[in-house]
Amino acid sequence: MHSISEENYIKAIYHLQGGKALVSTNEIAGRMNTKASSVTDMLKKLADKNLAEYVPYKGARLTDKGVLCANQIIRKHRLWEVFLVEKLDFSWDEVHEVAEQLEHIQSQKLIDQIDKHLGFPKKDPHGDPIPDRHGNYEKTNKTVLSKLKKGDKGTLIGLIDSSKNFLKYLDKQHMKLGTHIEIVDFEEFDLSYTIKVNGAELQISKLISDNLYIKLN
Amino acid sequence: MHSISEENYIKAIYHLQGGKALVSTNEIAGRMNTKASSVTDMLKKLADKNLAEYVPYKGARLTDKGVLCANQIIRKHRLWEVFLVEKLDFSWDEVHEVAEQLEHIQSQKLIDQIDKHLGFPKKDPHGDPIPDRHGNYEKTNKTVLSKLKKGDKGTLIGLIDSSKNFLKYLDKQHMKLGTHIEIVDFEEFDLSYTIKVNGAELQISKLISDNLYIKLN
DNA sequence: CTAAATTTTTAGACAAGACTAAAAATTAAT
DNA sequence: ATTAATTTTTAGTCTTGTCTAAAAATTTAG
Repeated sequence: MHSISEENYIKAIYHLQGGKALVSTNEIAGRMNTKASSVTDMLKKLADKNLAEYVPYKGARLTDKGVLCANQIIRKHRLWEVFLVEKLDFSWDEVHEVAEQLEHIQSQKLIDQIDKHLGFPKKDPHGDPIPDRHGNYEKTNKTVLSKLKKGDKGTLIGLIDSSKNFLKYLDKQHMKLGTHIEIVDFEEFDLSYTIKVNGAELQISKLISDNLYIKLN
Repeated sequence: MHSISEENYIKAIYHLQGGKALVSTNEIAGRMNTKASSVTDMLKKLADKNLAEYVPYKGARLTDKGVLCANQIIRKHRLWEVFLVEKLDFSWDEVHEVAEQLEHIQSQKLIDQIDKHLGFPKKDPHGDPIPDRHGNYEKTNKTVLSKLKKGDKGTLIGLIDSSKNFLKYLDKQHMKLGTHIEIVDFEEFDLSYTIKVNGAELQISKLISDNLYIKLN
């Protein structure tokens, strides 16, 4: 249907879109480690295929067709991540690269059977929601830890950054999805937090607190 | 490491090699649904990479390095086939196309964990042996059914042709790997056999008998 | 053993996707 | 409101892998 390269651009635009009306050429190039000129070429192609709207010099946005396509790719990526962790004993910092390859395998039956085999999971190992066949997924109420105040209590349910180093840091602190967290103190000077995790107190920097999603009790 | 295209050529040469000293350009082109000129180009590239020896106008043969590479691809292909059948309820005529894609996923850990997850199977769903990490595999004594004589008894342990239509024919006759077979009669005129399978007698043509591997009791 | 048929290779072209360098458009700044 | 800085696009090139058509080599036949 679509080439691997096209799929990777669709995914990048989807992730960069957020609230914005248009995603710029440079943003896409940055995320994909490619050059702006290559992005321009691809945006024209995606527009031809009605997967994106492209406004020269302004940027691009996925069409409904493009969004659906992105959701299918993300569905595959996240289901494969669950598979790798649950069935093949991968750790959560090892799954991304392999899932980047597996997400491009073309077989509707394959992905639906994987879904079934895993018991139709709703979340991937990093707490991100898994779209169903139709592109729908559960939105959960979540707050970035850096928005919390002293005394707030909640559960770690997701990550913003999912880079290897961040995941390894969390492992080192014995923090994983479902871990209970309590805000013990907040330091105005460097915006760091003291939190209680697994019964012990832990200092976390602003950067860390900006990358943890908490569900308040 | 190697491109998907390179891997597909390596696999094709491996499968065509058999006893022959050299596999011809046209044979490769035929098996891969490509043109002879494309094959020539690729053979030069494989020779540059020391994956094949290429003798212009004569053909090519895999080097030891090429054979090892072929075995790794075949290992991946066959393990994925077992996975699809055992874990995801695919039928044996559905697995090939998907495995053709999955065999190119690059991750040593992935394939070793799949192997472990499946309990280190020795045979794929069509009875073909699965090489281990080092490229070694079990060779079993097998005889093509068309070599058997009246009264011979044995077990179906493998197939030569594994095309969809042949697999569906076998399903229709309730024949699968492990099915016990007895030669009831042989007809000199059209070289057809009468065999006893699952307690019932069945006529099979020469073509069928040429594509079944039997292990004699 | 030469001529015909076949196979293989070469030469040149094309498509996808990426890159560089330069031009054009947009945005920011004085 | 011009100039300066930045972003984006265009134009042209490169690589991988493919193709067609023509040339060269090999094999087969008479």
